[in-house]
Amino acid sequence: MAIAKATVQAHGYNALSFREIAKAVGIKSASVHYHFPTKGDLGAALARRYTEDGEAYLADLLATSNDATWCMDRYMEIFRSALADDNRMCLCGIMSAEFDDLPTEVRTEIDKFTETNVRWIIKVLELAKPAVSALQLQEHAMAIFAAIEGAQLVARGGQDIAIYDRTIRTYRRTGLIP
Amino acid sequence: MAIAKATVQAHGYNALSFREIAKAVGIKSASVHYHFPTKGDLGAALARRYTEDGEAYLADLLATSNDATWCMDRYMEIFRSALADDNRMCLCGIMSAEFDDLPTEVRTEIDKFTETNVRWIIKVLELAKPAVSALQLQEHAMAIFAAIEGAQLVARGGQDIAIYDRTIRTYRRTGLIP
DNA sequence: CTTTATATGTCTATCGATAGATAGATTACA
DNA sequence: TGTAATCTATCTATCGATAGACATATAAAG
Repeated sequence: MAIAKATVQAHGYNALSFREIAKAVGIKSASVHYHFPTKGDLGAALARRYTEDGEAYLADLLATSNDATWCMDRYMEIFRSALADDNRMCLCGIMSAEFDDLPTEVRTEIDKFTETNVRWIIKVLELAKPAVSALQLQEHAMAIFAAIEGAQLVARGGQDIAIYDRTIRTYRRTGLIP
Repeated sequence: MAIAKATVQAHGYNALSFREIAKAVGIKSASVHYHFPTKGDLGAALARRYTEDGEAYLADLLATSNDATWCMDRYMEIFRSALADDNRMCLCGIMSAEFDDLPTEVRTEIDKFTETNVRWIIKVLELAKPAVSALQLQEHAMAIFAAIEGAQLVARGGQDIAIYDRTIRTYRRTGLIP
């Protein structure tokens, strides 16, 4: 699954191949099918684990600090490190681009990833400005999430992590991100 | 090329197939290869035309009005209409996600698309706030571009154009976009 | 303790589909 | 006559998926 995850982050869901995974692990593709009958099963399992791991990491962050800026710094560092790691992308970001080709099981997991992230960002925003309506918080959190995904996407296309850094800096300066 | 463009916007570069294009046009795949010897040639031609058409449209906008807000409204409407049109994405946005699989010719065109868009946004920003350094303008324009691409990406993943609308509204409220 | 049964995981071999690409014949048009 | 465009036919490579054989480990039954 680690290999599959890396493959998707680098080349997308469509490039994920049972044979390639098998070769990298040192077994045959039929054996991979034993564990994940269909490609949809594999993709969904991958996205689920990705979301769960991320959720746990984010929970740790909030348990460590109540400072919104510090939390957001750590959050954006996650997306930055994907770029730093061989120009990779967020697993769910790249899968969103391939949305039309995804089996429904995988689509469901993509949604859950987004929800998980937005829920966490809302908590962080509440630290910074407690007196805002729930609706505005939700919208603001979603906007932050989308903006970061976009920064990662564009920086990846330009093969230049500095684009990501500058863009994040601008998000901060305009007040989009605390 | 219209068919190829629609295919990429919906399914990405990897899903682009000589046979599918040929079938849709009513000819054979070998005939498509006659005009575009390799898939890279086709992809690059596609992205080039996409950029040129977009550039012309944007130039018209600026020729029509000097109001930054109006121009940005029209700009964001372009990305919105892709979503409204069967949940499609910006050609270069979706290609950025597939970056690792793209031939170099295509990558070059992706870069040009981004540059073209950023250049135009800079002009619009200059209408709104003339007294800003060139560097800050550049960064701000890039951030706007990235944020919009991200809004489109996330809205596509959620299969909900309202996500795009809400996100854009938040970008406006925070002052990221004039 | 030994034998039998079941479950797990991997293998070989193969299927049908599809991909990009090419060679060479053929057609249409000016 | 010559060029541009399309055709037929085919190649190699890869894909997801499946069938059925084989090994191994654990559990149940005698």
